[in-house]
Amino acid sequence: MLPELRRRAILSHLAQVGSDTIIQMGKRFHVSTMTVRRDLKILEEAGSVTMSHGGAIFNGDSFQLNETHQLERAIIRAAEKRAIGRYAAANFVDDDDVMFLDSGTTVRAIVPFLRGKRNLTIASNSMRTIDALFRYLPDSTILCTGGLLSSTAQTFVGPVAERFFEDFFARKAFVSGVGFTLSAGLADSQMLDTAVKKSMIRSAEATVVVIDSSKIGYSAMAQVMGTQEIGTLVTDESIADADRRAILDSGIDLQVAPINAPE
Amino acid sequence: MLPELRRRAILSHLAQVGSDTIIQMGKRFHVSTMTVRRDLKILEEAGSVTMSHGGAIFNGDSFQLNETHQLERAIIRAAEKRAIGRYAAANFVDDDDVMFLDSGTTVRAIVPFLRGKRNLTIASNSMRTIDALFRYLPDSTILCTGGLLSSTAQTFVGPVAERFFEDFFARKAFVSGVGFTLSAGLADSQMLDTAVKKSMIRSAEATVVVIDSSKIGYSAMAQVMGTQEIGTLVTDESIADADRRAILDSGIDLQVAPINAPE
DNA sequence: TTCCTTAATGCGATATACTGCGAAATTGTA
DNA sequence: TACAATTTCGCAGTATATCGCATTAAGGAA
Repeated sequence: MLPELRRRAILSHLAQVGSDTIIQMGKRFHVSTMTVRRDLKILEEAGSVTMSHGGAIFNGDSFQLNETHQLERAIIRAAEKRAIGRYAAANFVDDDDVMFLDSGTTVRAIVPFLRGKRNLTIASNSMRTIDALFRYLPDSTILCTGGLLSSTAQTFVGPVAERFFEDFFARKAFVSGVGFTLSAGLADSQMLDTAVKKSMIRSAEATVVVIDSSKIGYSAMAQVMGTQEIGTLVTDESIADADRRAILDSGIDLQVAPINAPE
Repeated sequence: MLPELRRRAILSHLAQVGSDTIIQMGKRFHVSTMTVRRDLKILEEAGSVTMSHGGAIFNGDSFQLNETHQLERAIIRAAEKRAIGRYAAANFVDDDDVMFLDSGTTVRAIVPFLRGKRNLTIASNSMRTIDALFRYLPDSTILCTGGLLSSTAQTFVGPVAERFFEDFFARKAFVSGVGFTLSAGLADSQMLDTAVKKSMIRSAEATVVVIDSSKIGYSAMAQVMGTQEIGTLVTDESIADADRRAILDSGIDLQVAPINAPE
């Protein structure tokens, strides 16, 4: 069984039964407790489960959705997203930073790695990211843009969300999307969400695009920002060499996060 | 049972019954008093409960009032709040309504009973209320005020939240508090949250105060609205006869929700 | 194919966490 | 004050977590 498939199976199992012990799940999936432990850690960092002494609990109460669709998306490319999150947190976030986080799961992967930073001020338009911030960084300053709740991805959109960025400014914005090409730039699929991202980018001194390598080369309906506007782009090391060279040639500061880096 | 699950079960138990002794909870959850004690200490450090000699009290949405025998007074009243929620939804919410919900648990109790209504537009500054709205009413229009996340009650406060109500208006606002007296009106304990409630009230054509009867007669630091501003007040039938008469005499439209009503 | 690199897994030693018992100190109450 | 109950504390036993390391499996390149 492929590791990623097993992780999905574990998440699905936990979603059904609510919680289970590590030993039980080891028997159920025919792997050692050590492997279950590592899988659960990945799922925990993705925000899907909460680990407890001896087992794990499905995060269904707070902000898990009725759509299994997103449940699976949360762990698609989990290792890559974690790598990007770790790298972005380590290299682009300092103590006392003020920053915006957009609504993507890749951006949310940054949150667990912000734990060591002090006195952060973070604003987001994603309910799930705000939930993650609240759980991982209870002592930091957390702001929500407000707005109309878009049920597909649990993000706040519309004029209220956009107006938030008329009054608030940050040193950095971390944004993601569903695709990136050199010709079309960073692309997203939801118009309303794209508008919020644009406002966010306008109110940030610098924008860091975080996007896993599988999305490079794919375009989508709405453009978030053009290639020439992108200063820094963080992806994972599964990026194709041709893409890597092309992006570097275009003048973008391409940063490649190592997938297996020491904590 | 996982330790974390047991802690949640204890918290949930306390939320339902208000308070309980350590010995009782040890029997209920089949662990020693020592373990219950340690669990309660964790919950207390998280701000969820208050330990007292021999037991613990649930920290509802309210401050601890300076009462001599805290154990005897149940702070949280789940049955009463459900009754109030059902009554308020049935009598004060119509199809196509536009309304504000504040951050209290009594207000949140309205949400499950809104299921039958069609085409609602609802705004709130409470993360937990928005979550409840999302789960119970996925087809309604849900708005979040945004703002600074206040970690104590997971509500959004501050100028961002208050400014939301400069642009949005509703037919009704449902607000609650930690205490109500005829002399001081509706009272709350958190200044920041109180300011949001005031903005909310100003932008609503009518305000319905929902407050369980145990809070009547108690005051607190901050005034949300004066007695003369209150049009309608919904409480449960455990209200004392003297209070009932006094409130009616003051001109308030007092509505008493039956605790055991058919669904 | 064969070799090489890297990811994934499992094992064992040590560290840490959880739990329950009992003695002593403290608190609440008559 | 005296009594009963509760709390605190140290302790030990057990279970679980963490870490380094060896082994296995998988994917590429010559």
